[in-house]
Amino acid sequence: MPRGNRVELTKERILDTAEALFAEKGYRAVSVREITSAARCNLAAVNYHFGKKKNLYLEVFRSRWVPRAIRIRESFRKALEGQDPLSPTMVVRALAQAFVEGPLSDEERLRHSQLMTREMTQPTRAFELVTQEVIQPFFQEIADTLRSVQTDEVEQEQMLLNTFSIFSLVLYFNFARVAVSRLTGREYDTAFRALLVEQITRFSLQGLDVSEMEGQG
Amino acid sequence: MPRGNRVELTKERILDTAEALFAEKGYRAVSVREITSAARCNLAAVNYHFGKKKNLYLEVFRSRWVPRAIRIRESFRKALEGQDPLSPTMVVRALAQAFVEGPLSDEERLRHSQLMTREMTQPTRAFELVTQEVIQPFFQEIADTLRSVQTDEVEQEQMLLNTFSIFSLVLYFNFARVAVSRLTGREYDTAFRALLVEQITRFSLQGLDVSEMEGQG
DNA sequence: GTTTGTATCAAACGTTTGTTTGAATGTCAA
DNA sequence: TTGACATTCAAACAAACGTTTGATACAAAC
Repeated sequence: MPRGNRVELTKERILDTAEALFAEKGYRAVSVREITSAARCNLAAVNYHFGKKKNLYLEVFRSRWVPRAIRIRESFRKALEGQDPLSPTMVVRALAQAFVEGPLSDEERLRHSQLMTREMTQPTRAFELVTQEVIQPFFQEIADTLRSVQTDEVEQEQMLLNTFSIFSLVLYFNFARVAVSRLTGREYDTAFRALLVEQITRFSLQGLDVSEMEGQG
Repeated sequence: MPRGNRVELTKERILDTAEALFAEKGYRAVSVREITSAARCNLAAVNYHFGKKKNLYLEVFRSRWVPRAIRIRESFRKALEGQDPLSPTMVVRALAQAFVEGPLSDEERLRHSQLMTREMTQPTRAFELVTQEVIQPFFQEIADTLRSVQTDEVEQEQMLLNTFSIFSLVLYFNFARVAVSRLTGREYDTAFRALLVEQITRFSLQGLDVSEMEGQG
């Protein structure tokens, strides 16, 4: 049974289960026993494959969160690829779409923003990891892209704050999904997600002080 | 020693300590022993005064979070009070100021938004409490105020999404303080907070599709 | 067929957890 | 001074926690 494939299966199953549970309940609220029984493996498997619980948590970010963030970034890039005369509208909408309607499944999207939000309110080592590896460069890329297509000169710090503001909308409408649903009375279905993309795009674009407003795509 | 005052002192001390720790680390990551030893009282005091840990958590929201949210709301109201020809600019800036520069101390502000963010990612009974008692009516008040000063007719749902968007900026720049500080390299001092108020105001105002932009003040 | 290395397992390890207990300590009214 | 009441305290409780252990199962190497 060992060697090669079924080894991986257990390890992968633990990672998937752990990510779902960590995202849903947080690190401390999830026990190793809960993870292993949900992943249908022995209690000792976590310590065998990852050493200790903390390492498993970090590995979740390394092997699950980071690749997903990269998929989002690639979806963002692909949406702009080839489009030669770029406009701020296209950039912001591509960003909103990549997050809200992008390559992730609905469950993945929720996990992703929940884990991220947890790390932002209470940074651990995982925050350093994802910041260095994904967030920091992605932020820079967006800020640079936006500045390159903006007519008037904008300060570096101002551009960073703008990027933060856009992200706050994107993140918020994802992680606060329960709250948003309860207060608006709307489910996060396809129609509502499309509405959110337009809301974020419109809100952000105007915040970037861009008077131009294209038809929605 | 009992009866009257010192009784209250212990109870209050526990509530203050518990709020700070819950906000910082989350419910599960804080033990009753940690709370009681930080509050310089006996371990059994929590169960004596609050029955169990869960009740203490709820009482933190009842006796600390809600009153603070009400202070914010009153700060928002007072800022608009008397100002007869209200403009969207004034409304949004008053809101941003109430949250970012308002009546709360810096520590209180952090606690407040951290506790709120925790409840939004992972709602417990406390979420029902604060939603019914504060958030829901406050949202309605803001949405109504904004609509009453807006020139063009806006749908109810659209207005709600706009209010959410403004709140996302306000909340985000508070709860993600650590992340924002690390990525911008700026401390949350008076100057930066003032900058944030302007950022939120500008970003939100434009998002409300208001071309008018008054001088800051 | 024996050895070697990897993976799984049930069981137990010592801590830490939330909660309970019963005695001790104090204040106030009678 | 006495009795009633409220609060604090050290100590203990069972349950849950992360982690370790040693036995077992299995595939590939020799």
